[in-house]
Amino acid sequence: MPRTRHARLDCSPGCAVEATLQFIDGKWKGVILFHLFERTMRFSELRRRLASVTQRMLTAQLRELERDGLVARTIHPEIPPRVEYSLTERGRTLHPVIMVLKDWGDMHALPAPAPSAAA
Amino acid sequence: MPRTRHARLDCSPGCAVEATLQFIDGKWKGVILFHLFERTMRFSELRRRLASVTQRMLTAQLRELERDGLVARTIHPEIPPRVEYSLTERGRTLHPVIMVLKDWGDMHALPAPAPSAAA
DNA sequence: CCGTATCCATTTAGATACTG
DNA sequence: CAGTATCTAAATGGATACGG
Repeated sequence: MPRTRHARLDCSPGCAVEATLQFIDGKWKGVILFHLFERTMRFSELRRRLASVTQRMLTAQLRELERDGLVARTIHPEIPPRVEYSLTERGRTLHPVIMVLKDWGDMHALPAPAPSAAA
Repeated sequence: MPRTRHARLDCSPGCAVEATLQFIDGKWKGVILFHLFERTMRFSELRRRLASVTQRMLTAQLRELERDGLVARTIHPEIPPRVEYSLTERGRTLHPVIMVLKDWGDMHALPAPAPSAAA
């Protein structure tokens, strides 16, 4: 969620909508969360899944998710270092949110499945 | 949705999540849509509901929503001018999305209702 | 392997003034 | 009333180099 970090909005109804967006917005957070719902992953795995993300951005987004209590970071003190990211309890509560976003995207945002026969 | 306008992402699964966010992100779009679900509103009404939005931003966000086919703009040729904004069919399909966002926000994002007695 | 630090281009958004 | 124009501040995000 770019813009100012969780700026307190003048909370009229509808504010909760923005409040939620603050957490999942931010160019990569949605996808990161989506992948972490599948399973815990290490940094390099996420990086591969996101493909075009830079190290800097991935780190930054993960840090924000961590700071918002949505993602947990586990450091395994090995050589070479291994760091794993998983969803917290709070993070898991976002499951319905992410899924609704994905469903709408599949149905309305992406071009069109271009079916071979029926339409 | 700030960042680059609907940049085509490398669509792996999870892309649909971002794709949806592209439409409802953007500091005010979520709330604008939320209010338009209630009813059609004119520019000044929306402005009052958003309170801290500037004219420039409200216009910009509405233009993007219009361009994405989510909101319809109706100009009533009167003096003084009256312009009304309403949801399109496509816009209405976002209802479950916005509601899930609102519900999560109410439950997890906002401080805490601070009840007088029970907790 | 998993980051952080720095530099820089782009984008976003606020304030303000003006128009039909 | 409902915008548009301009100017500027701030934030985002990409590239690159370096560190534990």
